[in-house]
Amino acid sequence: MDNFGAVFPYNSSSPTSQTDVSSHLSLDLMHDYTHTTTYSNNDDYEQVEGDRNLGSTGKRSNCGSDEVALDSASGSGLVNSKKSHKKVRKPKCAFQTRSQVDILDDGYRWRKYGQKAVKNNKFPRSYYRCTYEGCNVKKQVQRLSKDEEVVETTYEGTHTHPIEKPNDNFEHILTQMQIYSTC
DNA sequence: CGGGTTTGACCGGCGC
DNA sequence: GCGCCGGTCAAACCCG
Repeated sequence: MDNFGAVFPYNSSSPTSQTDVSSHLSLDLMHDYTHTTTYSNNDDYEQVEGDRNLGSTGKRSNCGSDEVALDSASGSGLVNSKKSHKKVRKPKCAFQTRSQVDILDDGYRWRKYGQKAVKNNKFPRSYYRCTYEGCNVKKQVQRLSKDEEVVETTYEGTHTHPIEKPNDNFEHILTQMQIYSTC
């Protein structure tokens, strides 16, 4: 988990597609890097087939899947549900963008719920959660210390609602994601 | 005043 | 068992 270099195609020979996807963003889709190690046994997470719609546009990507019984964790406090429920690990989908700003305006409303300094990175990682009621999508945003222009965003879960603030620019990016994504 | 951010504390997983 | 680390909580704070 610490070393994305091994997992992410970014900066390995690929010119990071400087084709500039819409404006000054270049985007490098990652594979579903899902915890190289922790996914060892299938018991730990169940994959749900079905549409993963990124917003209302019907875009799909195989990134995530999820949402299986996330249970109580969402609302009224964590309780001890972790004891009683088998842990369900949601696949994540990560991608990197070359951008001056940390936060991509993807049209959804996010609320920051944490920030942590992470090992081997001088930039903190920020944790966001979708504010739409009942939507448990989370994302993590982190700027890479080895290339400060690169922002790595990790999405976890699937939005259960249409995009709130349609953004053509990002729509375009999503299209790219769809093309490159293998996760 | 409501909604979002900040930040220290807490918790669980994992490796040693 | 212990310590490290990532992820989350929640109170305090900020801002429009």
